[in-house]
Amino acid sequence: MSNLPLYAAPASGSARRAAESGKTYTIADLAREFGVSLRTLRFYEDRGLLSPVRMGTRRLYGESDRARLALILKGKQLGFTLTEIRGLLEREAKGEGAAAASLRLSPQQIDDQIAHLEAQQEEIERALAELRAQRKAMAC
Amino acid sequence: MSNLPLYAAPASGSARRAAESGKTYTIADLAREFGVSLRTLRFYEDRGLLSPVRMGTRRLYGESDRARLALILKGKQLGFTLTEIRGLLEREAKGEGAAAASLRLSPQQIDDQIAHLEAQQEEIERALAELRAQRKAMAC
DNA sequence: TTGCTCCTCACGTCACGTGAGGTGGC
DNA sequence: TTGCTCCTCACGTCACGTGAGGTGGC
Repeated sequence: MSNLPLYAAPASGSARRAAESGKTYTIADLAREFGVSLRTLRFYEDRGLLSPVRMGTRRLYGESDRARLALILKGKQLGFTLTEIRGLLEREAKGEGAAAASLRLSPQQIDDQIAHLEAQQEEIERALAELRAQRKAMAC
Repeated sequence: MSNLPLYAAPASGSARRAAESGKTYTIADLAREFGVSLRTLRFYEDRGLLSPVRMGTRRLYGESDRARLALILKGKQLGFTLTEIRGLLEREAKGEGAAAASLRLSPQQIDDQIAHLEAQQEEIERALAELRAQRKAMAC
């Protein structure tokens, strides 16, 4: 897919970081792979969650950017806000050179998030109970 | 609580609608009673959900406004957006003179909303499952 | 020249929160 | 004069969607 002659001059100039592991991705590549919009990827960059290198004006994402995106989306799926996710990613980056495969949540963070989601779940449960009751009352 | 001498001139001038059933409420009265902010009540008015009469610049809510607010908050609790709620209230108002005690949802609307909430519930359930699994893996 | 991909503003959406600065009547 | 309640802008938050208008290289 991304068969642009980009590695013509590897590790040269501003393409250093993109060439870290050879493979690079365009914004459309990542958007397709992860099922998000281009706007979303630009927005995450604006929020400081991603920082692809530039090829002229074009964005070039490397393997570490791709790994970070996977973590961001996992964080979202777990119900964290982008601000929270940025904090988690920063701790991640500080810990080690290589990108971690998952967000390293502390027991406290996990418990807090579980409590948060359980509260939401109860609200939804109450709404569902009322709707189902109304539905039954109409069935007669 | 709202012991202002407002009924000094009942059903006169622009206070007609407020005097519909005698009782009137200030914005603070309703905010306290329903546990919402003043900003929220002004926002609902801006969105066309409420339309209190004015006493000078001050807002005066009548019984029907209070009843509408109760319906709005019930709609929110059931997971409807304000736009959807406005639609429901408009149908409500068209049907009869007196305010209904509950939103008259059609079977279709109920089923749609149930499906909507169940989808949300599943997302939360998946997140909770993963968090609980991570939590267990740490406990050892 | 046309098409395609990508770009940067910048306003819109949702449901409000949060000041700033001002008013009316006790 | 001080306090209290209420008011109107109007910008901020959250996570983007949605054009508008323009660029680069096949």
